[in-house]
Amino acid sequence: MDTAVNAVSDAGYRVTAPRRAVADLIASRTGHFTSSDLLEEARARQLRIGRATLFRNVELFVELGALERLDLPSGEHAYVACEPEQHHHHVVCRACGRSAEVEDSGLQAVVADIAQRSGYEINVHRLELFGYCPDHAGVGET
Amino acid sequence: MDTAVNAVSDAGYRVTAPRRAVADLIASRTGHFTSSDLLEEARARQLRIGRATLFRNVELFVELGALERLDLPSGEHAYVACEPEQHHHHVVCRACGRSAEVEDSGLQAVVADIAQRSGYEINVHRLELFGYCPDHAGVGET
DNA sequence: TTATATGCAAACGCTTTGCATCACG
DNA sequence: CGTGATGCAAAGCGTTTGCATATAA
Repeated sequence: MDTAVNAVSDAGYRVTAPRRAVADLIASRTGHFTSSDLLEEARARQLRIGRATLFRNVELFVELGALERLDLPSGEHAYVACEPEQHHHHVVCRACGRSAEVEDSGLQAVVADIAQRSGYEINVHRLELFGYCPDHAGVGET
Repeated sequence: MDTAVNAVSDAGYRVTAPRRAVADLIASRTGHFTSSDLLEEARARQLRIGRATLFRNVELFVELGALERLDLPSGEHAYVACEPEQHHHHVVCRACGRSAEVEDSGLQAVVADIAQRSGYEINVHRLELFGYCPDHAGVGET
């Protein structure tokens, strides 16, 4: 049921109360969020989680692949929950922050092409897509 | 010659001494750098540039397209100088920070495909590529 | 001449760290 | 039990802001 918590124990980390609490906070989020957002909500919910612990656990979940860091166009670091499956990317709604996971669909080929042209040996790529989800289509027309 | 400075005046901003100094700092860089790197170098060179002014001008150059912000895998915000031409992306060397500009080469099609599959209306995309430049090929083999 | 840009210093917000204590396994 | 995890508080670091002054156009 709680895949994030399973991932924690599978990886040999202890399943602690604060850890569960952070997992819950993450699971209850719909769009993207910053660590500070989580901290604020933890406080609002009167959860007993220290600042440092929250940051440390967010980092842990990223490491486990349950969370992915986004770099918003504004420069902020945000996170979105995701299935710890294979490599993928996210499309993020600029209106509500909701995101969808997408597979590579041809990106590998583009990257390979770029590698060849540039002479670089490319081993990490990140594609971030921003726009509007079906519920907010057309909101930002210029 | 100094395209960045031209861009400044073309855009209706004043060409001031600090502005020129920042342009020079940027031009003398090979790899990517953070605002703090520039600040440090400005001080080392005994340039009379205030912290705020430097940050304000880095932001200005980004706005003018003479600089592009990278979000390094580490989470740091770095910048690379680039030609204020059309839309492009960067391949960044993980060893020396040097970067090359690359065109879309098929990425548009991939993005369009993703848009269709996800139902999102995508209007901003960012592709960041990390690896090793020809001079550092093979350095990071795992 | 006058709006724009600068410099300074202080404030800010996010994140990390040191260290004593706690509790999962 | 013993080590990994926590909480606290303080420090760190990059970045921004308010405001009086200087200067490009």
